[in-house]
Amino acid sequence: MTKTEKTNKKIKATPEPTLRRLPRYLHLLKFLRETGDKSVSSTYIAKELGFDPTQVRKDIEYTGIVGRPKTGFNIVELISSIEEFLNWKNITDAFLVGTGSLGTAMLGYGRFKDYGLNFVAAFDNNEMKIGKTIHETPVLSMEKLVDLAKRMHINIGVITVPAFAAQHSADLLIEGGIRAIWNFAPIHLKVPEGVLVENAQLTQSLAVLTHKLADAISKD
Amino acid sequence: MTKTEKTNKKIKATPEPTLRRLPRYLHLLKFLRETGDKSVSSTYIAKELGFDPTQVRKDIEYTGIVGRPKTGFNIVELISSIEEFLNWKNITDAFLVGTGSLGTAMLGYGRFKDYGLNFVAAFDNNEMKIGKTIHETPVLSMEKLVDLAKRMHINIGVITVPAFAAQHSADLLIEGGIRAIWNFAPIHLKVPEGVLVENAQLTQSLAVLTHKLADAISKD
DNA sequence: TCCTTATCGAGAATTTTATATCGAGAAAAA
DNA sequence: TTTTTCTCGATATAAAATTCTCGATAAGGA
Repeated sequence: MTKTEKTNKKIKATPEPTLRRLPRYLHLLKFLRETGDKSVSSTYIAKELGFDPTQVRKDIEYTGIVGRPKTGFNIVELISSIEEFLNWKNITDAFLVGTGSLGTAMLGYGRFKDYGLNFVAAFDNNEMKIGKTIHETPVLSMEKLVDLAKRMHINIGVITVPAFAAQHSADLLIEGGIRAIWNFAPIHLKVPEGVLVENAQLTQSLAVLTHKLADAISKD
Repeated sequence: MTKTEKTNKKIKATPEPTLRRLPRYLHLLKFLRETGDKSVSSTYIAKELGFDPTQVRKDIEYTGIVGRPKTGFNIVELISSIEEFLNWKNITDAFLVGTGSLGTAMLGYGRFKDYGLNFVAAFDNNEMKIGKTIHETPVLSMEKLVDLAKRMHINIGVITVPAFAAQHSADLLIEGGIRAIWNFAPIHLKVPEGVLVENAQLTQSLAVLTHKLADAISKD
């Protein structure tokens, strides 16, 4: 590869493993900020979280910040850089579909604004819930979803309905012009090209745990 | 590497990506079982979930089942094989710490037995909650956690407390002899060697979504 | 001022994970 | 029966992610 070709290389998309680690750095960094520390090294972060220092540096590099030898990274700057990179500084309005126990819990978790998410409305089919509010978020009829999503230019939809209803919920969100879906239903959603789906399925995480545990116990 | 060395290679641990995909196969397979289908090919699974057929076959291989040319895999057998592999057939008793909105939602989700988990008790510091039950699970004082975990030989602890209380909860669970922690608090837990921690942090999943969405929108 | 130490960041090497290729075998069609 | 088609599973290749190596550089002593 010539030098010119090297210069022309397109910017690589951020690896997903990197994206998943960044929030973990962020939590640690916010903790360190409280303690009054001004800077932190990749070595320290790595030891604290059980990663490799080079990996931490490479991850941080994606966010666009530069460190300095001997001292490392400025904590405040690094926090800002990660939040910026994840787009957690621009609070995005979102719809939540399904106000069962998980949906209710999510509406009750007051911190999503720290992660760039703001629930402006929730939707449900249950007549008992429509018209009420859950933790200050109004619950509306599903029939209003498409039109309202269009008018409000909503980009993110969160699906917390049971599996059988998930595809229909997704279809409505997409019809309403949604760009990204955070799916908690244990099912694979079929969506047109251009619509992002992130599956937050707990069972995936649980699978890792139960398998490894069984493995560990079998070795006792 | 000589042939002998090759033969002596130790059995590799299952890759985490594989463990995360297996539950997705399982959900699809259970759906197919309902429709009455008897067998399914890796090609079909792959197309349905957007994976590569070879990858699906490799994943399935880990669970120990063999398919047959032209028809693929027996659905019932495959379901059983995956569940066995993830240890979801042996229901494991678990403690849940923290009965806030998320903890309550989890106790309310009646399906964890399908994933090998059974909540036998929940713990909280809130005097108002102690002594009551949430969806049939008794809520006990944190003071009883260690002793009860020891006596009941509990292996899995689920942490759904706020971040500031998570490490203390983990310490108690570990003192009680727990082997694996499913952590929902946005914090890195420090645990001794041998204790498994699986972070189910929603923020990690959300980071992937918000970053990619911002990226996609910026390209419009 | 010079020396020692800790760290970054670039690039190489390694490991892990994903995808492609292809022979063999089973089912269905001819 | 023979041919065609589809799929598995073994092996090879490619891509992605992680880890190692090392020169450069800033900070804090000696």
